[in-house]
Amino acid sequence: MEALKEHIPSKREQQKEARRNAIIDAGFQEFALQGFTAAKLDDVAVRAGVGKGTIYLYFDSKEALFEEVVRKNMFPLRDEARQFAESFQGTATELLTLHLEKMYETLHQDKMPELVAMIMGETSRFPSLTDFFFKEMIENHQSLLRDIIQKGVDRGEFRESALRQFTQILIAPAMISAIWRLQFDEQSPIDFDEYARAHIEFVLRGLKT
Amino acid sequence: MEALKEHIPSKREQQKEARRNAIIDAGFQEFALQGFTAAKLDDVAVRAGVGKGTIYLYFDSKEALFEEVVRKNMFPLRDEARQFAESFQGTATELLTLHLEKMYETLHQDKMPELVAMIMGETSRFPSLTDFFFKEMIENHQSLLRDIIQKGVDRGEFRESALRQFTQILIAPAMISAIWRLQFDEQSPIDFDEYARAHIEFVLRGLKT
Amino acid sequence: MEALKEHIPSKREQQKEARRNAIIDAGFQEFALQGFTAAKLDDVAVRAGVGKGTIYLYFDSKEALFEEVVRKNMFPLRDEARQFAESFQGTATELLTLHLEKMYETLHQDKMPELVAMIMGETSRFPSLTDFFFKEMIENHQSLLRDIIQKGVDRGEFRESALRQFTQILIAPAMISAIWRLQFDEQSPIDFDEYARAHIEFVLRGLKT
Amino acid sequence: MEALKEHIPSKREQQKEARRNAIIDAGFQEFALQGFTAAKLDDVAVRAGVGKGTIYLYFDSKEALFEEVVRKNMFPLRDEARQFAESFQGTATELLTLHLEKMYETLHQDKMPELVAMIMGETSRFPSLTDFFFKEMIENHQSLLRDIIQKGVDRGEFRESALRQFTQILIAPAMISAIWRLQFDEQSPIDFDEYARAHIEFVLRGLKT
DNA sequence: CATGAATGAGCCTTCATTCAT
DNA sequence: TATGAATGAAGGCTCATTCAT
Repeated sequence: MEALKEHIPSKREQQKEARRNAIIDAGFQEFALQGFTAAKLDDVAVRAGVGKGTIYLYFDSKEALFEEVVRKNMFPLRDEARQFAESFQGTATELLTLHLEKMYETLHQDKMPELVAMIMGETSRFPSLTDFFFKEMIENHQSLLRDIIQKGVDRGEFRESALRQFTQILIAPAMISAIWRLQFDEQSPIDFDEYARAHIEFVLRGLKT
Repeated sequence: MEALKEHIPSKREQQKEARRNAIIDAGFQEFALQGFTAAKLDDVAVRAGVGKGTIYLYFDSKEALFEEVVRKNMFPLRDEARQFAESFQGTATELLTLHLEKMYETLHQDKMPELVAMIMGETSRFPSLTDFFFKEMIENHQSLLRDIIQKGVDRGEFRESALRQFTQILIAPAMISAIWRLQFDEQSPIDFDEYARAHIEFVLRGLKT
Repeated sequence: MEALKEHIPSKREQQKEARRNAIIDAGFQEFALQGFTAAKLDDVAVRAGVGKGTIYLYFDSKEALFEEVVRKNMFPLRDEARQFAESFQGTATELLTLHLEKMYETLHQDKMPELVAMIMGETSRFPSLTDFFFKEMIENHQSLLRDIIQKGVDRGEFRESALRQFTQILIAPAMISAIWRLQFDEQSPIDFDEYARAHIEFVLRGLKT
Repeated sequence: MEALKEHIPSKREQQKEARRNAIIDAGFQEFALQGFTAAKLDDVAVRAGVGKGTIYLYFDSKEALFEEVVRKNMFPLRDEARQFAESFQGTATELLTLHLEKMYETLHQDKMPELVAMIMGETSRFPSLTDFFFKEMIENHQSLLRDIIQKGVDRGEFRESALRQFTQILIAPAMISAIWRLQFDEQSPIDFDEYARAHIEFVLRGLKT
């Protein structure tokens, strides 16, 4: 039934989609490197290998592109989280450990620290982005963490604590590690694996009964 | 004796200092609200109640003003920390608790969340600021925290742990709380006092023997 | 064969070239009228019939435009000289006479006096222009004059003299006549044809055996 | 009789005069170096060792200062000429020779080439200066030269020629030599003494019977 | 659809001029 | 009288956006 509606993309449409993605990727790089205001659409166009006017065939404005860039690049952060939530069968401790490990992995990929900095620094000036970000990312993620904690409490692994309410506390060190990599890695390089281990151990100690 | 060298500021000089501060304050507001690139010196001038050209009597450029703004406003964060470090006589636990409480207090004052976001978002594009920030803020603060932890370990309050190395982990939730207030407080207001208490308890649990 | 590589300018490219020339011409007028520093790109844009930003599609800066303006407008001065150098078959006297006559004609065309004043007044602050000017104009012209004089000496028309070394002496009155037209023609108009005749006769008398 | 009107300057007035001169001298340097528009009154003030506002106690505007600068510095050029005109007793040939030699000496002093370039390049935008320049300098100088030539003709030293009418032709090479020193001396240094000798010989040959 | 030339509003910065001290 | 802090108009330059090709 649904197959009827299924849309087989023509070559033209594949092209369009590819181009759109190229622009978003180029935008990501430029926004991450320069920040929203300082980034130039000229540079985005060059990086994407398209004409400057072409960007406007796909996005209404620089702001619209920015929003798309943030949206698109957030998803890895969100999606990796989901995988464990539903399928994983081990203990809550194992689940939380794996989750945080994956979070570090994602947060330190490629231009992710820049993205995080960008979100922290500029998103507050884009209300619709803040909205989107909150609903799509924060809420999902918070409820995921709460579920894990609840599972741990139910299984007797974790104790009851206010941390279930303030899940920010649990993941903040991971966010900050990305910022650190971006800003201070040259001056004071950190072994982020050890950092992650210390953080996870810290979290577990805080939650365990 | 020293009184001879003492500099009694004339009215003119007091005026100049006052004006300089007015510009820095106005710059703080504008940079916090708009971000570095988007902030307009015109607006800074209006807010400071001076002519546009006057800014250039006190600062070489927009960037120079930005650096001064960040420098100046960082100091409360740094200085409040120092107070406890040297004088306090209680246990390490009490000391750490007080220190974190003060940190929350400072981080949530007035436009502090905006400053934090600004620093996280834009500083990486101002190498000299990053330098300054690292040396003046991060290093000081890290060594302060390490001293407190060491004291706790020495007194048998805290256990040995990798957290002494990665003090970022301990304070990250406080930084993130400022970001949260800035970005999501409308959508999902938090009781930051409870948040702080949960965080501090979490920290102590992570450190305690 | 070469036809294959031949570049047939599209309409677009013709347009661009035309616009570029329009800007250079407008710049010439404005620089000639106001001098480099006092000339406004706004006015250049209006005069050229383009938007202000358009100038920057063709030139990197006001200085770059200035250099192009000077370069471009020098060529008549240089090129008219070349014509006689190679082809002319008459006596050295005739050649020199024609050369100087042509020089007067060129120097008093349209905005040439302004150009001369501009070059004398402002070029010394543009080292790259001075370089260019010297190599392209002065050296060429000096060697041309020296060739003519040598020819005259060889043919027994002219005597040996230090003037072959200091060709500036021979043409200085022509340069000054342009300056005069620009500055004093209102107060004390000169018959520049007679002036030119007097100058040429003077030159020949100075060179002749 | 005139002594009655004689004004004995008080110390105050001497101070004022000295200050005024300091400003004019500083202005000369700056205008010569930068040109009228590019010169900054700030720099003039610093060079003169006075406050910026002080300039306005002595001159109405930047333009007024410029005019004074040009006026004042022209006088050496004018006055040296006068000396010979009236007193000298030798032949017209000697007189003209001495006059031209003195002219070279003056034109190559200190910042004179810059002054000449300034006059040629910028004066045309200052009508009142052009007026003054013409009346004070050109007319005087022309009549002086004409007198010398007339004297030479009367004495049988010189022939009748159109050069008496176009005295510019006679002195142009000296003006151009100043311009050359300013602009091309680095690239192609000239022995200006030889140049002057060649010029003078050339002039005499052009005038002699 | 795609391009990139053209635009002009907007911003940082300079500097002649003013004026309170 | 002298100062230099303050001003704001003005100009060089940028860049998001438009539009003819």
